[in-house]
Amino acid sequence: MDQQTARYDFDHARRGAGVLEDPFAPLIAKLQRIARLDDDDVRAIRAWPIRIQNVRGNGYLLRDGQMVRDCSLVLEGHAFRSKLTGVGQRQILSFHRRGDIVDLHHLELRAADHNVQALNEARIAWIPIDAIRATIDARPGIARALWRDTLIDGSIQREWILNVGRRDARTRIAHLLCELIYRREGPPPNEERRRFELPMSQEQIADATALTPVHVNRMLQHLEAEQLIARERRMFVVQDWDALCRVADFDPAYLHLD
Amino acid sequence: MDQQTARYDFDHARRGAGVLEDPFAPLIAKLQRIARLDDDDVRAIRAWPIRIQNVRGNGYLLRDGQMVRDCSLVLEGHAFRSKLTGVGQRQILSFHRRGDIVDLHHLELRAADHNVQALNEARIAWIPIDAIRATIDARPGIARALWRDTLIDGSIQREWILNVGRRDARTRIAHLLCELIYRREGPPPNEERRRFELPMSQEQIADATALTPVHVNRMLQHLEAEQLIARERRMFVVQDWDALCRVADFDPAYLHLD
DNA sequence: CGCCGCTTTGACATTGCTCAAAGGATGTGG
DNA sequence: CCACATCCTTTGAGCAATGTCAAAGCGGCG
Repeated sequence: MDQQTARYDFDHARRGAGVLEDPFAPLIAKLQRIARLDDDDVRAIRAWPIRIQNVRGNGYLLRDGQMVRDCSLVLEGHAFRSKLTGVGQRQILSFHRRGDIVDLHHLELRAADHNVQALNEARIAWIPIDAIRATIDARPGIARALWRDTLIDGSIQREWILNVGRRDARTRIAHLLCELIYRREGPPPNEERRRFELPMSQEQIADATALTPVHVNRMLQHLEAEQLIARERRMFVVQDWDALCRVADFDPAYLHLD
Repeated sequence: MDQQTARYDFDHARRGAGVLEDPFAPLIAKLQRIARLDDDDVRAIRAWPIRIQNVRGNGYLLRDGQMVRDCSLVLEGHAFRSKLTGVGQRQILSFHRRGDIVDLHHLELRAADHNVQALNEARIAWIPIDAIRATIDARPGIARALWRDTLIDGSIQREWILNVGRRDARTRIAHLLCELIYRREGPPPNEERRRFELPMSQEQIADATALTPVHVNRMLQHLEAEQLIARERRMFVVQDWDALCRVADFDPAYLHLD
């Protein structure tokens, strides 16, 4: 099932044709948060020709080694990067949400060095690399914003090396939770209790934290017993954000949201 | 000793003043290997004003959280990036050799999200960020080359997440050795036996592979017992490159040296 | 209803860690 | 040229965190 290919449901829905809302809105909002874009920049992005695809959970958007001619922008749902060891153990490298362009790397690197998969059912827009490249050459503001986005991505990867390498299981999982929340909401929720959807299975959490699903399960129970989080289905409630951050050894500086 | 500050021996040696060889040669060679630079590009790089500094082993070039106004180019010796957990455990994130600009990130990110330290005695050139930025704006060829360099850096980080997360101790260490050799020599040595200097202590290997120094020691002995490597002081000899790569689960594709 | 994927539990195995001490190298000052 | 300090490597014994394997529960969906 991990290995199965995505089923392709092409819409061939160009912008506006059948799509009610602007597919670029989350991307533009994000870039404006991390850099400055003028109106022409925004117009240039909106002019990108896209091809929309629905992918189901664990379906591949891109496989390690593949040559890349389009970048994928997440419209709905989530995606993640992964790599496999020679004996087939999976490591998840990052999670992505709506507004994220997952594989900007391939503007300069021909072959993919990792997989990209959908977490659950997801809706993806494919943007031709040539279109992005042309925009970058013409509009330094956009080049700057995408460059900065990639650098933040790199910073998150560095934090993951630390997380996976040097923190114990409980801390590691708590850290991942904090990161997911913080990246979604910007600054942390200041109300005492707050609920979030946790879109990934415990197996996927395990692959992201380099643990076993069994152990992830036990540690989630542990965090629950400590009154840091509460869980119901795939929703969970942060009972005490500050305490969770402390347990998680979480400092959002590496997200560079300034 | 980890924590101690570098002792500053400023030379204030501008290019040519007392320095016999071109400090930019390794950088230019590297960029030409991964991208195309024309003569004007090379001239632009050579025009960067630099300040040279000697740093001793484990001395800090940059500390987590610090504001950055210069990038460091390694001239002699080695440098590495590191982060600390809240309880002070160190994780090494990457190693760098002559010709590497270690903290290009900070062209766009104000505060450092990690430390940079010298491995042993090292010689560093500081390049003002403004100079690099001006060059990037003026010369797309250089922008492209540096961008690509950063993307390769990101790919290596991804491989490290996999290495630290999903490979066992022996494989992890072997993988690190393969990477260090491959990045130094380009394509692997095709003679049967080949000797290399291993510039880092076992403690530093431990921090890079997220192990204990004790365990690193035992695994190195293990690799030696398997006839994959031989060791004498800080030199070691690869006895069988192909076998080492197999044990290491090493595939150089992620280095994007095409 | 019955299948399927995900979560949960238990018993046990193992990798890698901890602590502590000893054994080289190398360098420095007397 | 020796004595000593320092830093790094090596060894041993015991332990803890996390993994493995297997089975049972549970919730949703066709």
